[in-house]
Amino acid sequence: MTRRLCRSFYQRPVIRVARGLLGQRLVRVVDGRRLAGIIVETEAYLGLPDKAAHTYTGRRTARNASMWLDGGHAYVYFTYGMHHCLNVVAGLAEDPVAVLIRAIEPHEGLSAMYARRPAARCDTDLCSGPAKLCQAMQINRNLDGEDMTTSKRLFVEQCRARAYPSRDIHVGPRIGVAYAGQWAAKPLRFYLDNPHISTA
DNA sequence: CCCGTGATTTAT
DNA sequence: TAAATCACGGGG
Repeated sequence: MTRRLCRSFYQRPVIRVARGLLGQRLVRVVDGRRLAGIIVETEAYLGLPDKAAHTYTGRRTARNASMWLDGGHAYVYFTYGMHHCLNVVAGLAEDPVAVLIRAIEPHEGLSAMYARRPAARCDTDLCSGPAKLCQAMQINRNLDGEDMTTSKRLFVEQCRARAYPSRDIHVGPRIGVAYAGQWAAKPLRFYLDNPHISTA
């Protein structure tokens, strides 16, 4: 019997949530069909002090409103005129911190994923980037603000009771945040030794 | 390497 | 109101 991650998992410091999500199963249900895969790469965004975060200095806009919700909600944003990215909000309400889901190893619904991603040549092209996995799993602004602890459309199932030990988690600077000065170099990207991580 | 593509933010 | 920016991906 698989159970989904509950509120108390998400209501923790964002780095612990980012590490704890590795190895868990992200599930999207579309028309009663499951699209799912194991989370293999995440990044933590630390809120007000974090120059790379959308909520840097407390910026609160229509776009990032869901980052201020309680841990366990989804923050889905649109960027570059064509891409969506999925974050899972961490911590408590009014503390706008979140984990960007950067890659999953696809396990269920692969044929539907290929249909949504004509550019994909092989399984490692399917979900190996934050916008790729949103395209493959039909994740868009309709899911912004979704409560992943109760949603029937988007949630995370527990595959491991404990986070991976530190020796199994690779750590490095976040991708695509060169504009963020000192914050660009901070070790806030977490990933497993797995062929489905993003190539950046 | 460069470009698409458009919402959002920042500069005038 | 105008211009720049962007937590990216695909194709040379």
